[in-house]
Amino acid sequence: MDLMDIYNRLLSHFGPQNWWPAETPYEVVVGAILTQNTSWRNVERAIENLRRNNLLEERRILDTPLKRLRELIRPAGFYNIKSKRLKDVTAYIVDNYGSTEGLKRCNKDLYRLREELLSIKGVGRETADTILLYSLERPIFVVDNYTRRIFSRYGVIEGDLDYDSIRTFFEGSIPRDLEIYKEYHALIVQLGKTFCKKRSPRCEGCPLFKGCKRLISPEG
DNA sequence: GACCAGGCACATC
DNA sequence: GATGTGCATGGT
Repeated sequence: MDLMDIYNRLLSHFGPQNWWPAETPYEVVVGAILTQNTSWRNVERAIENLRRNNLLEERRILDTPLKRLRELIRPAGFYNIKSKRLKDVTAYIVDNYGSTEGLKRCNKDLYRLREELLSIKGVGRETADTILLYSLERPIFVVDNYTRRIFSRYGVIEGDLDYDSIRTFFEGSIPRDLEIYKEYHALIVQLGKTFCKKRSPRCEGCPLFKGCKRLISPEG
């Protein structure tokens, strides 16, 4: 049982997730900021407010007063910092690439782009990688709390590994393939939301891992 | 009422 | 480098 076996199990159980749920590359960026430590349900409300006001476009966000933006994204929580983060990341994209499409088209190295994104305040590793993978379509594996929780509970990884160690572990264990990277992370989130809540000690009820204490033995 | 959700920056040691 | 805290809404 390796990481691809687990992927295949998840895929056959849940089916393709077709992430990220967004209509444009910029909408992915917006969602990536708004969903920081926030349920997607609440992010949807905030994005719907922006959509209704025709604001899901870089320059329109920049033209919107901070105060107004704050009211619109309120359902997503942390609205004071998130409204500023949204403006900051949008300003960076517009100033340097004109638009998210422009950023997507640029031919810079993946890790160079990653460093640029990480230099923006409010963009940490997961947010940067989410943007790289789902908005810019660059092959990088996204790690989140579900990934750490699920795979450490089942003994696949040590619980105290840092973000990039987990990321490179996955990247070294599965094919370097954009669609697999996209789908795998989405499936992990789906599994986490369904069966691996914070408090359930063993992903109780999880049909895939039933009876498994350890998915991958320490020897490999 | 407590706990949680598709994190991050910053302070402190 | 590890650990702790503030940020805030809406669902269970």
